[in-house]
Formats: sequence, structure tokens, C-alpha cells
Amino acid sequence: MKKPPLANAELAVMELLWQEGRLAARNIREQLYPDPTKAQHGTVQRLLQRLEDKGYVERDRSLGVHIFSAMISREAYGCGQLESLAARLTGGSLAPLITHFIEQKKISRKDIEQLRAILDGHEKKGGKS
Amino acid sequence: MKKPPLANAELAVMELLWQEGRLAARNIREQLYPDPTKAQHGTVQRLLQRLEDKGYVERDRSLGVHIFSAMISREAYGCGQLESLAARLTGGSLAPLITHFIEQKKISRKDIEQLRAILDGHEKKGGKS
DNA sequence: TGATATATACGACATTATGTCGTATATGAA
DNA sequence: TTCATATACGACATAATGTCGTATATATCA
Repeated sequence: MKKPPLANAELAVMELLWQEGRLAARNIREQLYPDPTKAQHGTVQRLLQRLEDKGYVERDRSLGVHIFSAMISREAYGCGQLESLAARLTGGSLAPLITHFIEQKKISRKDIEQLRAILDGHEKKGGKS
Repeated sequence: MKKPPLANAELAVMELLWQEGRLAARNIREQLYPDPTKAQHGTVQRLLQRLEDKGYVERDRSLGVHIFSAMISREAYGCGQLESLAARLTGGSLAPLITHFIEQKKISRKDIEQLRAILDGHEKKGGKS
């Protein structure tokens, strides 16, 4: 179940699905290509089909038009990418990456508080080593 | 100064440079292609040249053979990738990604402690909002 | 100094991914 | 049945990647 990174056009489709849930190809095309132009319908179909092949998108064929929805949440996708980044660079460990991120780019206080809350919550819940 | 992700062979070269500092192309080829084979020297030269073009690698031409070194540390590279991931997915915010990561994949206790230490240290040093 | 070995520069190629169309076929509504 | 729209998918241009091979430069050695 390895997930390659999403390319730009693919990510745009996923964004719509993440935001709006279930969509027909037509809705996606309307939002991605607002031009009153013609046959980018094929383009969207192609993108959706490839996303389906890769396991990112699910297709409901039970109605007239197919209804598409994301098979993986934004968080799960991001998480997988994070994991793959850590695996490639730091033996799977996240801390070195975050460390540098916090020290270099000024991370927002809100993010810091949120992270601290996550860590605290996780520890209290049932600290597995 | 946008840094595209490193492909596999490129990352392998960077790994060597990160680990060993300054290297001639020959050293890199020896470690990447241990076969007593022939002309992967060209391959390594190509990889190095492309890495140089992308700004990942620096070339010292002052000696007989060129000596290569990384222009960007492993941490800085990972940090940039992290940043780009957050920018693409969560409006630049890291917390949602980490949250899911911590909750889904069991992050090691060591990493948790390390992250907490980083957060504490950062806050004490001079909490900018 | 000339011959030989090694480096560098770079063109070329196969492969793959991506974004895009266009066309053929199916399916629904009128 | 006819027409509009959907779907399936082949095709293509572009780009990135990993790989060679060749041409040129540079060094070493006898």
C-alpha cells in the first residue's frame, strides 16, 4: 500500500474531494477548469481513473454517473508522506526533522501549543514505549 | 531557492556526501557501484552535475580532480521537504500532520521525549508568537 | 615528450510520470 | 430512436531520471 506523492493536478482533485466529500466528475471539472471550454472532461476522467488505480480514490458506480470520493484522508496522506520522508532521511525518526523545522523556520506559537497538547495527551492516554 | 525532492540515485549521492563530507567522483562511484564494472563513472558525473545544477552540491575545481560537497545539510533538506509538504496540505501548519502521525503510527517514546524537549527549549529561549 | 590512464562535459536513450486531447462506446433522458 | 452526456482509453508532448558512450582535457610515467 505504498503511496507515491500526488502530483499537482492530482492533488487539486483530492483537495476537492477532501473538501466536498462525494463528487461527480462533472463537478470536479467545473471547479478545476472554470472556462466554458470543452473537453477537459476527458482530462478529469483520466485523473480520476489514475487516482483510482493508485488507490487514492473510490468510485461508486451504482448510480447513473459515477460518484467519486477519497479513499484516504488528507491527514492520512500527509502522515504517509511524513513517514516516507523520515524513512528516507532519518531512519524513520521524526524528531530530527521537527527539531530543525522549529529552530529554523519560526513555527507559530499556536502550532507549538498544539504540538505540546498532542504530546501530553498521547503520554497520558497510555504511553507505549 | 526551491528544492525539488531528491530522486533515489540523487539521494544516494547526497547520503555519501552527508556522511563523509568532501568526496571525489571516484569515491562516490566506488561506493555506489561496487562492481568492478566499467563506466558508471559517467553516471556519477551526470548525477553530480545535475545535483550541482539544482544547487544541492558544490564543486571544488581547485585541485586536479573535482571535490564535491553538499550545499545543504540533511536536516535543512528534510526541513524544506517538511515545509513544502505542510504548505501543500495544511496551509503551512505542521501540527495537523504531526498529530496524525503520533496518533496513527506509534511514535517511539524517545522521539516523544525529544520533541517535548525541543518544544520546551524553544519556548524558554524566547517565545516569539 | 609522447603514450596511457583517468577526469570531465555532455549528447543520447529508454523508461516513467504527468497533463492534456480526442475518439469510441455506453447510458440516460426526451 | 435520437441526442446529450459519461465513461474508457489510446495517444501525445513534456519532463525527470538513470544509464551509457564518446569526445575532450588533464595528469602521470617511462
